[in-house]
Amino acid sequence: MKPSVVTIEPNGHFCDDCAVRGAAVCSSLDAAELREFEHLGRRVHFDSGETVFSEEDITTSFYNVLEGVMRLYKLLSDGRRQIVGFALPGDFLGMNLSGRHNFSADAIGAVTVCQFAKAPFGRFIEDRPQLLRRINELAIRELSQARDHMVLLGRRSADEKVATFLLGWRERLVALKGLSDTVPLPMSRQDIADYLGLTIETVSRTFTKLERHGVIEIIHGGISLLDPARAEALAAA
Amino acid sequence: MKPSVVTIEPNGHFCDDCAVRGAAVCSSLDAAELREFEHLGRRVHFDSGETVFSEEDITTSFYNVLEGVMRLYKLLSDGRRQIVGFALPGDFLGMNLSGRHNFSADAIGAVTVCQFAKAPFGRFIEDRPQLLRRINELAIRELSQARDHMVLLGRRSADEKVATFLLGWRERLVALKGLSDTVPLPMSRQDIADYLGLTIETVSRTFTKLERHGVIEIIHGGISLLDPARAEALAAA
DNA sequence: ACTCAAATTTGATCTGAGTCAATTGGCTTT
DNA sequence: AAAGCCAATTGACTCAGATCAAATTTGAGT
Repeated sequence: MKPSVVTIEPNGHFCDDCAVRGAAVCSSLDAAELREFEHLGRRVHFDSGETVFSEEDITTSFYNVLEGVMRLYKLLSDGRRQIVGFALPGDFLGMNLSGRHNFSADAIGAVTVCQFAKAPFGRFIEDRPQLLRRINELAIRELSQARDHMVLLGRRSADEKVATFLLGWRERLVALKGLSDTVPLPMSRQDIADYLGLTIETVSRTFTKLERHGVIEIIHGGISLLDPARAEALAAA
Repeated sequence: MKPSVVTIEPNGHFCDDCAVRGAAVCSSLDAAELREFEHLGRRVHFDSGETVFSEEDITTSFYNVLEGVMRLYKLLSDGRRQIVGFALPGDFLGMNLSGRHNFSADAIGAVTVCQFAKAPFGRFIEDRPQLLRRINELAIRELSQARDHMVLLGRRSADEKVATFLLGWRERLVALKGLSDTVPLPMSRQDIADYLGLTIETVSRTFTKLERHGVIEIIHGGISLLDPARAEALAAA
């Protein structure tokens, strides 16, 4: 991994112009609390490909994604990789019971996170059940998504996997940036393959097949969803 | 075995002799709180094969498993099934954001649960951050397990899946009942297949292969783990 | 624009796990 | 103890997706 510089901005009142202010973990705080809270976090930038934290690392911080996309993954000893999710703005990372991260996370393209040191964050949460409740909600939401993904990995065909992925990814971007049939795919084919439990070749062939059938058009850095209805049908089985 | 449908015992002071008293969700409560808490729950029995709740059902209750084993699963419209987990005593079920269960749960063999109506439970939790923290811990633990299972489903071979399952299941039983190389498997081969993303035939063949190689012995209602070290090696890859 | 390396696509072939089809074994009922 | 039933095993064959092997496209650096 390239040892590029991590830029740390000075602490200060930056929640005001934070993209995920009303969402994410912060949505549970009122104006006064937010003022106190912002002193705990620091904005940190990561360049494309940089690792934010690695599996088995001692957890020293929690992270709130502000901008960009991250891949979250686990490796087997022989190098096989399973991507367990992609993190987008509003996602909160780093919670665990063991005191060590249970997956690795790195930046796909430039990423900005709001980083919280573990101890002060833990103290802040102590007497704020609202915040705890919000974190719990995020965990429960993730758990539900994880179970959906288990169904995909265990029981769906390659075609279904790819169609489901494209629709699900589009849905997340819609929630973030509004409706569009142009779906940017910042992650590589290898990332998609490792997310879907396929090989890169199968993903590529399936994209080509979907394009041949007029369901999508493969464009630079993403796809255009030409026939959402047909994609839904393929995904549903 | 109990003859019929669902037996509901009268409310009362039964936490005293509860098998999961110090564990589960209750471990976060002191003696006084536990006394209040026990009025919220009722013990309910389910016979083998009975469904405790179904996916898409409105969530009216939460459940704390006291005795027995449950299968937790999701179905695709064409009948394909993915088991997302097996619940054992101490597991807490029913948390979700949508107000509907996001998987189905049924009894494998006789099961006893401690059932809590949603509303009173929600009220009780309101001013008990301890309990909320405990529930959050359980969710985070489940999330970590779910991610491990994604790796298994997406990236492991049939042999690795089966070996990993046997070791993981044994581990859970050890935590519950103490060490033993005899591993009861109350679930059917079909359940195991649907948990591992395989077919019943592949699970059966893999069991036979492990037995031929002296790793396990297939016994009535389970297996005997003859060579744990070799099983670990197969699971690790 | 030119070079080189990496990512992606495409083609040919292989194989692990699925499918289809009997058989076997264990229980329960009569 | 025979019959019936369901779960599990075993065997023969198939196939979806993996693997191996080139092209081809893209992109960063000069």
